[in-house]
Amino acid sequence: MNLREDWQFRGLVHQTTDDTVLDRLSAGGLTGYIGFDPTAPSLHLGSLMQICLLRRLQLAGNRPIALAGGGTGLIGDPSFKDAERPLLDAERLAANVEGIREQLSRFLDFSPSAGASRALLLNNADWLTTISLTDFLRDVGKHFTVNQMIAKEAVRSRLERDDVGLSFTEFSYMLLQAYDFLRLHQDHDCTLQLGGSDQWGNIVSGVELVRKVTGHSVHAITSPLLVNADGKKMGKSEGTSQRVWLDASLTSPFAMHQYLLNTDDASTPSRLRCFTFLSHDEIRELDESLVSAPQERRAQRALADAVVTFIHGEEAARAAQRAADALFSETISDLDETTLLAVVADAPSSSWSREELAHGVEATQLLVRCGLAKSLGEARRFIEQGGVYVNNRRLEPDPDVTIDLSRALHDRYLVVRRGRRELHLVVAA
RNA sequence: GGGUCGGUGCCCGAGCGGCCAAUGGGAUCUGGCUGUAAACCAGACGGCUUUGCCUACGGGGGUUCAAAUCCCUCCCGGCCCA
Repeated sequence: MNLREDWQFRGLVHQTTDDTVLDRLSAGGLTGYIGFDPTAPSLHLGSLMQICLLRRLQLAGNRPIALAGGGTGLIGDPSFKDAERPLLDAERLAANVEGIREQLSRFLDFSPSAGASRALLLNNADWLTTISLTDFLRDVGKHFTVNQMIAKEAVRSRLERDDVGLSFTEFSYMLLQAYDFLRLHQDHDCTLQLGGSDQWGNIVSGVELVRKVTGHSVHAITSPLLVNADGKKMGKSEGTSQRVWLDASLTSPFAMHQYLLNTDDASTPSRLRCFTFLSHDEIRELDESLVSAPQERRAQRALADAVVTFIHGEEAARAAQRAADALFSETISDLDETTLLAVVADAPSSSWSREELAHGVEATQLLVRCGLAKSLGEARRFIEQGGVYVNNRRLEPDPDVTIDLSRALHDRYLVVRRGRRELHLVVAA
């Protein structure tokens, strides 16, 4: 099984500048890079494709470079964005870059024993913030015509719209990314850039720059953008429509596991291919299970287990499974205290005074203070709509109900749930 | 700098002096059916001490019994001109 066959099976390739680059990657010994935007202090599931690509590259004997966009982040990529984005300040950006570096370092092999395929982690702030403006315009800008630049699909909608514009700052972004490729080529012999299909324009700008400056031909591979069945980019969690972060303190392993477990049937085969390292046979078998026994959701389970294991480790994946089993099977009141705590370990929790709880707390108050409702009005609605559960038992739809210790498990715990999957653990101190 | 059009709730977008917490669509949320999916159906969707009150229609000021709606001014954006 070589890389070309594997990537084709998995559907990882959308476009290439030169199809034969896949054969050279299969042979190993190439250096390829992917850039990561430091728009937040953590990467999220939307970047998982890219992370996996670098890893696949490395597993096939090539050298991966993960490039943190500490410099490009100062500008902001306008590609396919429908509005100008607010600039991040340098401090926040530096913190974000640090967070991302730390995460990337976990997914690739940076040890000397990796030899020629030892991974590299760089930050483009190192060269983008030090080059002088005039040097940049003479050495980089001179190689581009505005005519080509405005023809790019990625910025076209912004140029055509009559309600928003495109600032020169964002417009310049593609030159910075092109310069990255040039530097990586010159300094690290990098001859390949990968990215999502929305990056095609930026990447080929780099390919052209390298050719014009050095005469060398370097290459681009883009991967398809994965969207959910509803057509939106994936990676936003159900409950809060927040992103699903890779940082366990931002998105618990349990929440991530749940997110993946809820992947719709139609999207599951492509997710298994892009986000896991399961064998082709295993994947085909899981495809089959989606048809023969969809209600078992074996494919979704395999996906969730594989991804959570990859990102948070086996123990976290197992814990997430256990928690899900208990929480959705209504056996929660039978659990002993230790198991109960293990099961809800991932959920947010709060400590309450025993006297207050013994006296009884209005359910609406409880929901707001647990963060499960934004206002008393919203809490009232949830209760009236029958969307609130205590210890997995639905609360009667009366907005005036009070909760007291008589409902508590082990005389201390109240597992409060809103809707299908928003949880909070109340502990009587 | 000049001209012109515009800034409405999470987003898009109606409203253009009282009947407006503001039509409609999308997103989101809850429930139902299922498989903790998808699709579909129903409901909700500023806040509160909820037959009412408060806060909101870019910011500030004004006219009026009454303003998202009129006037002044400032800020921000698009387009055209210089």
